[in-house]
Amino acid sequence: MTKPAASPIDKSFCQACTVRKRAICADLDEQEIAALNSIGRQRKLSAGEQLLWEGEDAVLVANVIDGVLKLWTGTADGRQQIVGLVYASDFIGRPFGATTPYGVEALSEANVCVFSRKEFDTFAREHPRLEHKLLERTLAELDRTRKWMLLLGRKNAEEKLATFLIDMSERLVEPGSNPLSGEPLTQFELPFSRQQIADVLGLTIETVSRNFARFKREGVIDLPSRREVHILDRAALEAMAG
Amino acid sequence: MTKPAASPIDKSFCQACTVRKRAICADLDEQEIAALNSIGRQRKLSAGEQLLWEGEDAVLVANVIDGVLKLWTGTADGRQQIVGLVYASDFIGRPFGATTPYGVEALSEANVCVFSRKEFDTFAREHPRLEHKLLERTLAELDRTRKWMLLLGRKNAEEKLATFLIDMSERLVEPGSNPLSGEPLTQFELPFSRQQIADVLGLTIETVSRNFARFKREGVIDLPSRREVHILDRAALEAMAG
DNA sequence: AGCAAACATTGACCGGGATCAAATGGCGGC
DNA sequence: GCCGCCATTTGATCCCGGTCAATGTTTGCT
Repeated sequence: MTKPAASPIDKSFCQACTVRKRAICADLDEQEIAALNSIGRQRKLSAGEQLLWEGEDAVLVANVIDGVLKLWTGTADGRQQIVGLVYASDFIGRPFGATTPYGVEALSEANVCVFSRKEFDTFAREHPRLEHKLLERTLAELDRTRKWMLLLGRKNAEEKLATFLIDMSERLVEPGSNPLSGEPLTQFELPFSRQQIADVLGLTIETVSRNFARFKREGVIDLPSRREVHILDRAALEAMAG
Repeated sequence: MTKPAASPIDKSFCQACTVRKRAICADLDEQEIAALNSIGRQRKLSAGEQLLWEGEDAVLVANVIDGVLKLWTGTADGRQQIVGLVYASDFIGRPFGATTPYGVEALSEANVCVFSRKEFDTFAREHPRLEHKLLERTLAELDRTRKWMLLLGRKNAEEKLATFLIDMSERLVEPGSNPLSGEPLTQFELPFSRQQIADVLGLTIETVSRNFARFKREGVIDLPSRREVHILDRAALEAMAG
């Protein structure tokens, strides 16, 4: 149910949303966005908070407004693999499906715009432009995921870590802040712990640490603090990435 | 342009297509299917023949009518990773994209129904039911792919091979032939060489061979010939898969 | 049938990354 | 500032799976 009169400065309304033009809602008109707004609500997650659990009923889907979240699965004995990372404007959850295929957990503080999965499904089926956006996003995500399989299956530790750093430098570009969009960063703050990096790359924390130390020793990167990375020699890093 | 009067026994026409009810065309009506038929054509591939090359312009998309194909990427120095396997009724190619993200090669003799990517894109955008089918398929494929990342990143050789055999026994079920659909097979013929299995699992051919030999020695499976597999103790195999 | 080439198995050895363990460092709370 | 906790680094050792090499087995061709 739409609120009688949403204030123009109502932060919960889509109009004020920072990802309005980048998320899957981008192509919707005023009327459609109002309808979508009426079934969604904003939710704040703190770092480490889990939004969805693998195997549970697929109750909700969401858009990421800001923050970084991980998608993960694991084996019975506790080994964990991060199978995806989602950033502002990305979509979360499994529309048109009965169960959630992997856990979703916030790595940083994050804001998401959540919908009941069933209501979202119905809305999506009635709005082909939305479904089209979702399709394009899903196809792109599938491409990215498959590319990552080459890393997991065939690259060694050095190549994995170098690829990871290059990838981060390209993805952590603040979309609004940087006018030369597309330019990779030479310094950035990792939103991940060493363990999380290990879980993305299919390595152990020790191997990640040792290779970071080596990259630093060789002058390829600098590590001013635990989570800060400066890329000193991008060409070398790219060569290492294979 | 539709041919003046397609014969009812014209094998090239969608009506006669064996995957008519399972591929993404399933929800199209007579008129729509005729329009789609007019922009597609059937093509036969022999084993080992490559249909699409990684990095080239995305010129075509296709439906698989029968046969098995692999999707693959590799590193500059020749290491290869199979990032997907496609069977009858699956969709191939990258709609709404400029370049083909990975190579597509037939593993067995195969028949595919190919479309110009641009013509397909246009048709899809005009037919939301088709786009919806494609979306559901892509979402399912993404789930499957992410599940495979756990195998590549965190499982050891024994777990990888056991998982692979379980997966094959579930996927190689002939859709029409078996009335109890969903029942996994206890014996089947692998459409892959040892090298291809290695490239799916991120292992070497020797490790695959040694583990097959061990599984056989332990009485979990039997290998009557190079490509035939009998599962003798499914429970044990599932336990090994982790 | 006989041959060659491709494919697969088996063996010996090695090394990269995992594992186990200990030391170090950074950060929040008081 | 000091303390305690936890993340990270560093070190020592081990072992799984890769590499190299030789042998065995299909398969297809003439």
